[in-house]
Amino acid sequence: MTTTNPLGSAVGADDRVDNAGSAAQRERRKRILDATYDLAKDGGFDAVQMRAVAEQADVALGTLYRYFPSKIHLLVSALDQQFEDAQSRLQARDIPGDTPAERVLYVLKRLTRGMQGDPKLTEALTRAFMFADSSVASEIHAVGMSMTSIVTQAMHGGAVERDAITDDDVTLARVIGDVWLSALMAWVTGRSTAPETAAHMETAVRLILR
Amino acid sequence: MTTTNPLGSAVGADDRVDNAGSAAQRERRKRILDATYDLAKDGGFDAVQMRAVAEQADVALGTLYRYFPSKIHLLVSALDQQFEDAQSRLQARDIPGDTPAERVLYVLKRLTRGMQGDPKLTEALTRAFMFADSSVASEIHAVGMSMTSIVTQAMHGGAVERDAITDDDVTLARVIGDVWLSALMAWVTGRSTAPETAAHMETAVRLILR
DNA sequence: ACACAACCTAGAACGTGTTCCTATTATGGG
DNA sequence: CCCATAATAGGAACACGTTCTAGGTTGTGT
Repeated sequence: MTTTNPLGSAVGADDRVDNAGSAAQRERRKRILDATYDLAKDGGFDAVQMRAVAEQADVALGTLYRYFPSKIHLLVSALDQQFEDAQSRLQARDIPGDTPAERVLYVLKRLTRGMQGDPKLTEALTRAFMFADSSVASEIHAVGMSMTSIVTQAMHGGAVERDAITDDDVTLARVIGDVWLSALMAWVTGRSTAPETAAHMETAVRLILR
Repeated sequence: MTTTNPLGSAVGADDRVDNAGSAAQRERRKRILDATYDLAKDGGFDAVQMRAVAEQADVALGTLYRYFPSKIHLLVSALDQQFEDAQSRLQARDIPGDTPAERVLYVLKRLTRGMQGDPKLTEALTRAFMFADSSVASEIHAVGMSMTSIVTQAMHGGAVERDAITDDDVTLARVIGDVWLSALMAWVTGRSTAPETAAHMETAVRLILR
């Protein structure tokens, strides 16, 4: 139930893969993820073809599969990285808003706008996340952790020590994350517009953080 | 943005496809869906292979594609049928519970238990639903309607005239549906156990229908 | 009964995710 | 520096979703 990176070290949900391996390997990994973003940004899920990723990243197809055992792993890893980037950007700044609900909404709307600015990329990452099966459990778990962490931080406003976050906070954050994902999915599949997505999220968050 | 059934009539979200076409065509459609259930029940999403479905349903591959334009359409249609069956079964009975939250939880837990009794089938249907893109929007919409309808009925307890259901009810029901789907997905992908799924749903519903 | 359209069957063919194989190239220990 | 091992390149091969083609069958209006 663990995957291995090119160095053969076990990669669990809590490992930071980014720093593993030689410099050349880190660069290969980066090239692969960059190629993935590029292709996804232009053509969405379908355009992220493994042969194309390999070619654009200048690695052999087999090497790509050694780094990411499937297209879904690749895309979910890309999503996770995006979330972690977003999270550290948020950690660095103060979150406006007087109540938890206001702050959470501020953060979620910001994130959502960001993702809606790159619809194809978002479509690719979201659909991969949704399609993932149990073999991608650890990557999915990592994404869930990032998302929960983003929401709990927003609830408390700005950077916060881990101790200040209760189990109840986490529960609330998870429910909010669920709603956010569903709303994002409805938008990605064209069932709802951007304003509807925002409104739905707003309703849900005010309901949950009442 | 509409598909056509074998008779060439437009099939929107509100049509009842089940009754369209000749008797032979209705039987073919049923054989296809039955084969889909069979294969999904045994082997999940991966086992629902179009060639296998066609063979087991005793139709040509091209015919299968005429009835359902993709594997995803096929599986989402199967999911929709399950939901509609569940809904009519619920409509026929009284829902126990003194508060909306109690009744909704009763119904959701019942549904969830039912789906967890057929893990492979649930995996197949849920993953198809999650993976669907905008070309499946109308089928997905139908599923969402069924789900919302199940929840609003539960909120009101038993059968209810359409007028009694307010926009607010629908909003609440949608949020609950979102959470339910996410919880189901977490269970399907092995990220949470059945009791955890139930607990998560319980928390969320009590929070939302407070 | 006939003509015509719609539908169906059987199976080839194609695209893309995935696996596999062989030769070549780093990498690290003696 | 040399060897053993792992990693990579290059590309063939395979699986399954999907499309397409050719010919047979069914149903319908006249």
